[in-house]
Amino acid sequence: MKNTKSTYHHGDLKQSLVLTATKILKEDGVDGLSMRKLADQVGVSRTAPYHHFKDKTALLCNIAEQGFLLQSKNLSTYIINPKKSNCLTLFKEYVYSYIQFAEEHRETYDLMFGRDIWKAENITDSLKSESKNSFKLWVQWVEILQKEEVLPKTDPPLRVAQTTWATLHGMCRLLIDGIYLDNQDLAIMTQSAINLLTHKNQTNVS
Amino acid sequence: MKNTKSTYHHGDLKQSLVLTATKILKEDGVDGLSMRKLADQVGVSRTAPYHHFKDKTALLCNIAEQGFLLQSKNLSTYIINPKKSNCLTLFKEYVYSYIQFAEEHRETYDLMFGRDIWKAENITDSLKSESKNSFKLWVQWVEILQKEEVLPKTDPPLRVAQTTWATLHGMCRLLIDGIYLDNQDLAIMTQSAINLLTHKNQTNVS
DNA sequence: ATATTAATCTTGACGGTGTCAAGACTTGTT
DNA sequence: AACAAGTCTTGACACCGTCAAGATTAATAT
Repeated sequence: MKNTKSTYHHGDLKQSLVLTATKILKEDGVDGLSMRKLADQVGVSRTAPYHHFKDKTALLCNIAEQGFLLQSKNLSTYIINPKKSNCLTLFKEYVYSYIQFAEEHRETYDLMFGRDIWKAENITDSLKSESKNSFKLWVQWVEILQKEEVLPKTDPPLRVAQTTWATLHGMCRLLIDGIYLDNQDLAIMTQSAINLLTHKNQTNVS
Repeated sequence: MKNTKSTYHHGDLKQSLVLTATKILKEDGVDGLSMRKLADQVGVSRTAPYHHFKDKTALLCNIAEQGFLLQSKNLSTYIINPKKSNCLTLFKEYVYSYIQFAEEHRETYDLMFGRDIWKAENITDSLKSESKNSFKLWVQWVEILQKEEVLPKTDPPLRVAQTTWATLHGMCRLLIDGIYLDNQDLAIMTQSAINLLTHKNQTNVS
């Protein structure tokens, strides 16, 4: 950027692309995001993005990856548990935070676990490893929760992690796919899900 | 082309379209199904299908609707329970059948609950009502299962129906989206999910 | 400072998509 | 036999992802 406002080189297109892509994603959904529209909105020619992302899926993978990073980060705080808080309440908190994340970043969540990415063979290696890592953390915490008698010990941590997470994931999908929308419904459902998972059906810990 | 075998009129295009559409769906997935390709495969011009289905989504809705019909039919047999079988084993059976359905008809299942249909405004009224009906049946059965002490009574039938179904749905999504693939894993997970839902974690009923 | 290489961005093009509009053909009804 | 309704076709439009080849700029080596 020396003179004559020669904007031939954008500066940092890559980040700009990711940023406005997530913006478009939020506004118009996945189907509303096209490479051409994105390029146009960033103020660059149609094929410019392809110098920074091999594919459209490569772009989406990048966004999804950030989602997994956020999730991992969140999970870590719960695993470390510096305040040695009560595990049950901690678990409740986590469930709420998980669902809230899905609600706030629906489109990102959709990318993280949706067909768009996972069905494609183009899927980025870094996304794969990042998602794996995130799940590993979850299993790790489930193991703790089992020891603390918050989650059932019927099955090994891996299995319980899979099934309990399936419950959370299923709820998020219902929410995102618009099969249940009401937010008040969601709050009650979340509590109901916690009851189901923690087996605290008899003793109703407030 | 007014020769004797004038195939100008196809005969029953509508059904042919649905049939080959489901075939393509099974072979190439949702993204592999285009109206043009479909028309071509049926041996008809590109826009012919539009005289039988307003939209592409109208076609997809039709297919999804059949899925819901199948599901409702399956559910009914469990609710009626003519043999007065043990409710717990019956529930186990149902869980297996539900997941098996999703596995066998992945693409249909994907349509039934996926973004393709539910995010669109085009969604057919008959699909909406049919899916609603299917869920109603599920709630109905959950109420029975609660009375029979198979499912927990912590929350009213509607809530328990939502959360337990979320678990099943979540597992199916993991399976379909290819996040867990191994079929042996699936069998174990299914059992594990049943443990989780029925609260029969202590007494391991074979 | 200049020449060369690498990075970045552009236009052009290809084959694909959903679907609207207008017309051609066939069937059913009066 | 005439007409209306149903069915199918061609043509066209506006999108889409992305490849190839060329233009422009920045970075690097001399």
